[in-house]
Amino acid sequence: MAHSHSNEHDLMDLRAKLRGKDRRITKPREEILELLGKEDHPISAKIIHEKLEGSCNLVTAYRSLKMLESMNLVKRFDFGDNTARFELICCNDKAHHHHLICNDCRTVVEIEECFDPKMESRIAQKHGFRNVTHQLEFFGLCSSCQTA
Amino acid sequence: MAHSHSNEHDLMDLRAKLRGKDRRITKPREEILELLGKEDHPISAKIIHEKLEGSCNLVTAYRSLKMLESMNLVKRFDFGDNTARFELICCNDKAHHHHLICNDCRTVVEIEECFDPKMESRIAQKHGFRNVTHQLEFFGLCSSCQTA
DNA sequence: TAATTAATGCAAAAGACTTGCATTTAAAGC
DNA sequence: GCTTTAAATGCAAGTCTTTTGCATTAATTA
Ligand SMILES: [Mn+2]
Ligand SMILES: [Mn+2]
Ligand SMILES: [Zn+2]
Ligand SMILES: [Zn+2]
Repeated sequence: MAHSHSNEHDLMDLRAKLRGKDRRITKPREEILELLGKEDHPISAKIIHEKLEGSCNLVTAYRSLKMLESMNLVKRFDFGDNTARFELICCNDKAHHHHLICNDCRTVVEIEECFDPKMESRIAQKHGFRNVTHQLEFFGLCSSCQTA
Repeated sequence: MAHSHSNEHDLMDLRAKLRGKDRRITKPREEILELLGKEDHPISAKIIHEKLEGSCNLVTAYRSLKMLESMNLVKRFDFGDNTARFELICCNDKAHHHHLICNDCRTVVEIEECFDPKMESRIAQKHGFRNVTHQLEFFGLCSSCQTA
């Protein structure tokens, strides 16, 4: 998705959202948001904890991510390896997107393309569901891994 | 997907595939295949172990499912709750399909519809990937859970 | 029936994530 | 600033899914 690495302006926005919900702006939370703002692809709680080296406990990372997710500041992705990964939902980025993951080296490519939204509403209507969303990820062999 | 519950014929097929690969047809494996043949939706290793009550150890369920997956007899699905679920790949069913899951009661609906395969090949080509597949699941609120 | 070796089952471990609880700290009021 | 108070943190311990080591069992083949 070629994230235009979130800037100060974005983080201000996020802080405002937090304030408006009786939530506190803590050092760990600021650091998580700042780190996520710099990342190009979803990262796990463990990676966040490692990169934040000392300034954010692993448990705090899990708790913060869950909270940020519930506030729609962060999106959770599942690459099928029992490890949740998270991306910042930036105002200037397209929030909804997908990924292409190499089955071998685990390289991640951001995918902006998506199918016609009519398919989703058709499915929702047909089965009487509301608020239907989807999770879509592509898997394959990247060019490096094809040769090896 | 309205599985046409796999019959004897299917299971014979599966046994043949196993034999051809130096694999043994054991009681737990037969029971897992037979059970999966009766299910309408993907089920977890734990559920398999529970339903097979005594005739298949949980570890054996995990090991068998992994093996069956590697032989393309079974497909793994991920409904975003840290629990892998498996479905039999039946000859007479459409192997490739998706699901619609209620975020509240976890009801599962089989979805046959899929997007234009051209999108997938376009993405593969654009990024130099080969053997690209996808995982797509829909989530929403089923009609019962909307009222509650 | 005996030999071979894949598959099983138990126990233990690994790994992701959660929870309880005492301590710290952000932020609101004075 | 100083005090108050409730949210957030960090540690330890727990849960839950999945994996691994190893001795035992059992499917296949001769
Ligand atoms: Mn992304
Ligand atoms: Mn299905
Ligand atoms: Zn690769
Ligand atoms: Zn429901």
